[in-house]
Amino acid sequence: MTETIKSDGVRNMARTKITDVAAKAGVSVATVSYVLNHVENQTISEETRAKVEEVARELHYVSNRAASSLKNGRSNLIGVVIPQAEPGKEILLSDPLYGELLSEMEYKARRMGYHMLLSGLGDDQDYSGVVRNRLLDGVIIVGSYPAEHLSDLAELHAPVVLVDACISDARFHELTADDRAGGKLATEYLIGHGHTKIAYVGEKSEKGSAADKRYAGYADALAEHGLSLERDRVYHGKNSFAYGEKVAETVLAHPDGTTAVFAASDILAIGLMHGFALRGVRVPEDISIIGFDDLLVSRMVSPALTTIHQDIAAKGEKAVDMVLDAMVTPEKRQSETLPVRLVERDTVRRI
Amino acid sequence: MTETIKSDGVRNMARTKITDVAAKAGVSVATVSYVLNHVENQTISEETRAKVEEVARELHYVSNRAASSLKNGRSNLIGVVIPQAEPGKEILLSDPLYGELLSEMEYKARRMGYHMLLSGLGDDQDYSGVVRNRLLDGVIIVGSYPAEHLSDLAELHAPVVLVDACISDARFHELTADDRAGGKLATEYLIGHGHTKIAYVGEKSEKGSAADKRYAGYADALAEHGLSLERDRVYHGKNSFAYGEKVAETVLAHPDGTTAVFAASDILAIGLMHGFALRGVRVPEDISIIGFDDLLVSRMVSPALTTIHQDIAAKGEKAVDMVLDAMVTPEKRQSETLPVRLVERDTVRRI
DNA sequence: TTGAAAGCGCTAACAG
DNA sequence: CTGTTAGCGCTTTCAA
Repeated sequence: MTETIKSDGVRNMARTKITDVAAKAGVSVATVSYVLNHVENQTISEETRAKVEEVARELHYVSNRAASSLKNGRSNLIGVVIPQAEPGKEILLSDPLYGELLSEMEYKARRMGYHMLLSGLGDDQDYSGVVRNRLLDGVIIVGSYPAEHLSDLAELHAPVVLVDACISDARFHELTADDRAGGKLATEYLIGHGHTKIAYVGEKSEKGSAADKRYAGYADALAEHGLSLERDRVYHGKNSFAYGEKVAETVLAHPDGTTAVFAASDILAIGLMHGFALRGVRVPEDISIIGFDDLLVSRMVSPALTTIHQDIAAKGEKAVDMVLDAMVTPEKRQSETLPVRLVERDTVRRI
Repeated sequence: MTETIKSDGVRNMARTKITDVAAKAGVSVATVSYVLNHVENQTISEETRAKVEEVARELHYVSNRAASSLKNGRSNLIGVVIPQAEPGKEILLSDPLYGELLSEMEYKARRMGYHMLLSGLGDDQDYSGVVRNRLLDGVIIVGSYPAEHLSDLAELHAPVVLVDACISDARFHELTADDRAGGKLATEYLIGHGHTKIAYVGEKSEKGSAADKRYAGYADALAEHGLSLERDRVYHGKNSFAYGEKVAETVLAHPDGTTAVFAASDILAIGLMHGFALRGVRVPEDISIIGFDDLLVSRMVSPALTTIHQDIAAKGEKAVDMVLDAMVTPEKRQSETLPVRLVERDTVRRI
C-alpha cells in the first residue's frame, strides 16, 4: 500500500486490490477471485485456498464492489422507497409504523447479505432511474407510488414488491395485511359490545388502498349485522395524529351521539383519544375507540388502545423474502396477505 | 437497445450506455460525459449540448454508477449506522427517535444529491469493511459504536460523524445535543415548581453518553439548589418503555415518597406514566414527571408530556451537513452541540 | 488446478 | 471546442 496523491489533491492510502493479494500469494488474480467468492465448480487446492485467505487477511483486503458491480451488473442492494406524505417533507416521520417496518427489513436484508438503500420520494418523482443508476437488485415500495411512473418500474430488470399498495398490478409482487377482514373484525367487536352508533375515521384515500379496505370491512360488518351505514358518521381526513385530534370535536358533535369509533389507524385513534381528553370526554367510559396497526406506542398510551394487530415485523421480513425470491424466480408472481388479529386492551367498553 | 441473454440465463434489455448516446448524437463519449456531468472548464457549444441532452432523453439514458464509481472512487452514498440495542434485533425499532432522525437525514441527503445506505450493526461488528467495499463517501454513526473497531473507522478516507456518541475522539466529527444543560434545565424546572424529592430514571450507560450527561445535569441542578443527591432516588435500567413501566412501582415504593421524576428519555417517561396509571397514581396530581427528547409521541400521550425538546430534525440535517462539509475540508474537525429547550405541557404540577 | 486476458461503462488527461 | 484512449478493479471464459 503506497501513499498516493489523488487528482483532487486528497492524500489517500492506495487500497489493497486483488492484484496485490495475487502477487503476495504468488497466484493469479483469477485464483484469488475464485477463492474469495467461493466460486462453485472451481476446484482449488486446499493449500492455495489457505494461502490466499491468509494473505487477504494480512493485507486487510476488501473487494471493491463498484468493480464487481460493473462487471456483473448486480449491486447486492435493495432499494426501499417510502413515498412522502407531503412534497418535500416527512418520509417515515409521520407514522412510527414505518420505522418499525424499516427496521425489520434492514435486519433481514443484512442477514441475507444485502444492503438497504433508503429513499423517500416526492409526489411526482420516479424511482426507476435510481434503480438503473445503482443497479439495484430489487425494490420494495411501501405505500402509494405515482401511477404515471408505474410502467417505468415495470420495465426494470429488478423485481418490485409493493407493500400496502393501492393498486393491484400483475406486473408487481404485492404484500398487504388483511385490511378488509381487520376492518370487519374491529367493527364487529364494537357491535359485539353493544355499540350501534359507530363512527369511522380514516384517511381519505384512493380506491384499493389499505384505508379503503379497512373502510370496506367496516361497511361489511355493519351490513351483516343489519346496521345501516350512515354517511354522517364517516369522517375522512389526513392520516395523522393532528387530524384525529381535530376530528374528535366533530365526532362528539353528532346530533344523535356516537358511542364508539373505529379509527382506521392507531395514529388516528391516538389523536382522537387526545382530542377527547382535551374536551373532558373519557375513553372508554364516555366513548369507545378501536384502532388498527398495533403500533408500539399503542400500548403506551393511557388507556392502552384496543386495536387490530398486524405483524409489522413479519411484514418487513416477508417483503425482503419476496424480493429475494423474485430475483431467483422472476416469472412467478407473488401475492401475499398477512393475517390480522384483535388485541383487546382498554379503550372499548360494553354498553 | 437489443435483447440479450445474460450468462445467468436472465433475459434482459441491454442498457443504453454512453456510447449509444455518443453514436446517435454524432459526438464522442467524452463529449457526452462532459455535457451530462456539467463538467466545469469544459466549454461545449450550445448546439452540441442541446443535441446530446436531447438524445440522452430520447434513449432514456441513465448512467451506470458502478462504472463512474470504479473510475473516480466515489459513490455518492452516505452510510448511516444505527447500532442495535440487542444483538441481532431491533435497530431503530425501540425508540421512535431514530425514525424521526433518519427521516430527516435521508431527506437532506437526497436534496444534496446523495443516497443513504442504512445499516444496523451488531454489538461486535465493524463497519469499516462496508465503507471500503461500497466506497462510501461519508459515514454517520448514531449512538454507540464498538470501541475496539473505532481505529479501523479512523483510518478510512471517508469522514465519520458521530451523533450522540459516548466517546469524544479527535479523529471524528461529533454532533450532540446539550444533554447536560438539558438535564439541569429539567431538574431546575421541577425544583422551581416546589419539588425536592426528585427521582432520576435513566439508562445505565457508559461515561460520556447522552444519558450520562443528562444525569450529570440532574446532579448539577440539585447541587446548585442545595439539595443532596440521594442514591436511592436514582434508578438505572434499559432505555425502554417496558423498563419505565416496571420501575414505576419501585419509584412509588420509596419510603420517603417521591413527588417528581426526571426521566432521561421520553420513552422512559411514557413508560413511567403508564406504570403510574396502572397503579392508580395520577400524573401530575400525585406525581410529576418530565422527560427528554420531545418525541412526536410525547404530545400524543395523555396528559401530554412536559419535556426537554431537542430538535431532532435539525440534528438529522446537521449530521448530513457535517459529513458533506468534511468531505470538502477533511482537515477541519467539526464538533457541534445543539441547544435544547423546555417544553411545558401537562405532567408537572406546582406543589 | 491454475492463469491470461478481454472487457464491464465511465472519466479525464492529453492531443488535436 | 471535441475526440482518442488508458485505465479504474473485478469476473469469467478459455486455454494450458
